[in-house]
Amino acid sequence: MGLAKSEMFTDAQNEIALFAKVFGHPARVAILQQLFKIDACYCGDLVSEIGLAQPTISQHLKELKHLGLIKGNVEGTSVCYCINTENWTKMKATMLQFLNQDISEKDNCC
Amino acid sequence: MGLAKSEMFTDAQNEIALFAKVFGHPARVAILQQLFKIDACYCGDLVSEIGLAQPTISQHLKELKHLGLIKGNVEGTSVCYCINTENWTKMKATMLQFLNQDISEKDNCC
DNA sequence: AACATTAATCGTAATATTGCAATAAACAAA
DNA sequence: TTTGTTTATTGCAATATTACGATTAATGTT
Repeated sequence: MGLAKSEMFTDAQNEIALFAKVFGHPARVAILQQLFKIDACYCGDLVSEIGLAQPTISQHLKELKHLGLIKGNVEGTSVCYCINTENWTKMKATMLQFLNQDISEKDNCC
Repeated sequence: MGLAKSEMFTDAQNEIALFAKVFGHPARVAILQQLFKIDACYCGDLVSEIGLAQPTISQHLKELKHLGLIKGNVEGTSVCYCINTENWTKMKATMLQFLNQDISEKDNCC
């Protein structure tokens, strides 16, 4: 069926999965890296930087924006995108907590 | 077409995306959390802990194992799974580098 | 050997994601 | 207003993911 029964999991687990999922495509990783690199970026710049069609980039940007990790500012006909630093920090805290789960000192694992 | 042209992206970008993708499902997040929590865990324990069918859990375990994040040890008829701490640490370094990208101090963003 | 237990694999249905051509929308400039 | 520029949206086709019943495989138990 492929139905993700999100009620089965905790809010925290679903949140981690949602953030991770958006990083689960190299195009979105590339977009975010580019936004970090140049501070502010027009959609068209990303289209030429990354080798994907404009609607595809636009779609990826939409997902990133929907999760709040980036924001877009309309400037005339073009749109300037940048990292939403506040939300990025919040997301980072969530992900770090997951990644830094402590491994028990006793190495009694199978 | 939905074809991920991984040649378009750097190895680093593809690696980040691969790790992130495996965290992009709450069931796998839950499995990993459980493995961290109890240090060693039989497949059957995960099936009863998480509310998914045995083949489904087995499939998720396979993905985690394929990426090297967990290892499984056969013990009689059952299989004991645990975190591969060495690879987890390596993965963490990769992901931290991505998450900790520095945000330029000058807030000249759009 | 016969049976029980546990996990992996196979096959398949349902759903989600990805990519892009075509088009629309929003705005600026002539 | 017409034209050009830039981005968003729509509508698909291709592919990938998820879930699970049925089965198989491997091992232990009687």
